[in-house]
Amino acid sequence: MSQETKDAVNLILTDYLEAHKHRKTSERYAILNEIYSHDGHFDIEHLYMLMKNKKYRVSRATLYNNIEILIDAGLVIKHQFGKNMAQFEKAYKYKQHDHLICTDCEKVFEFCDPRIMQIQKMTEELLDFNVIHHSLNFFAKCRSLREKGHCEHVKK
Amino acid sequence: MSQETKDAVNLILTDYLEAHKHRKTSERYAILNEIYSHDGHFDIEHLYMLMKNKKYRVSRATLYNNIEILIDAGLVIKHQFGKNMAQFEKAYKYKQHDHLICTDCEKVFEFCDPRIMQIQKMTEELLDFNVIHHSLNFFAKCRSLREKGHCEHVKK
DNA sequence: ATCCCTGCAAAGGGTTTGCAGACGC
DNA sequence: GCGTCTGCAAACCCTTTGCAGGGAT
Repeated sequence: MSQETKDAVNLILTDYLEAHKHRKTSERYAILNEIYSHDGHFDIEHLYMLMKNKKYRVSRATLYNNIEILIDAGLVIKHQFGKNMAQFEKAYKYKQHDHLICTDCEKVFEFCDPRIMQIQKMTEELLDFNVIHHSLNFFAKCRSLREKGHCEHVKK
Repeated sequence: MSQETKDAVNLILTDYLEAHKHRKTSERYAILNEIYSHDGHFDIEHLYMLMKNKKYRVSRATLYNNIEILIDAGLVIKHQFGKNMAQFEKAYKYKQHDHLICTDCEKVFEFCDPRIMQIQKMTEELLDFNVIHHSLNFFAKCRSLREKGHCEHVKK
């Protein structure tokens, strides 16, 4: 992740905290920067281990509290792939996309289809709602499993 | 729900249980029939209260165990609308549809769009997966809230 | 100096598990 | 009668909450 992006998201966080009269604590910036130092999806436990391994003193409660702020600031997106399968990912400059979850190894893949926005627009009119966000997930088995008898992706 | 449908799903369950060498217990049929006696979505607690109110002696553990069987038999579908928002619904003879969830009152609405199957088909080819099932949810605010200052749907 | 935010540990809530008894086969 | 299924309650796991101390304003 480029330095410009990190600078940008730090600025966004600062603006958000000031606008909402929240304190600019070092933990909040540390969490944001940890998140923007990695690619792909993560859960709270994963993030907690990453920061703990760097000897950073942080608690799970603080992660849970502040991930909410980052979501509200538009810097992080939350996905609920199933019960006890909540995962997060960076939101800044990230193109809208949806997910396919391998039911064998639980690995997450991304795809993009403009038609989903058309469906959303039509549904809004049909039901008289304003859609805030959507979630489209495909739960699937990779074809290598059927052909070779094993899932090609690494078991996490 | 018509008697023919109830007969049909009971028969499907019997076939499933025999095929999988599972016992045909009275609880399994009681749960299935309770589910097919109501419309709309439900969670385990809701189902538990319905059966308890009829003085039916059943435990939550049995409901959790057997809902899995009903899902596997294709008689029930499970939706995870969020953490601690697992809901189920009848699957037999139910047209494929997706959901819009009101973020104010959490009421669930259904809609249908054939384009979702086209997206699924294309994604399968693109990523080389076979999709087992999908979930598309729109989280939205009803427009009456914006216009009249309150959500039109009953708070559950 | 105020009081919001933090780390820690305990509580919470839906789901799963362990176990002794019941019942389908 | 054997082995699975059941009801009950405890355990489980992720998340939230309570609390006393610490740091931002």
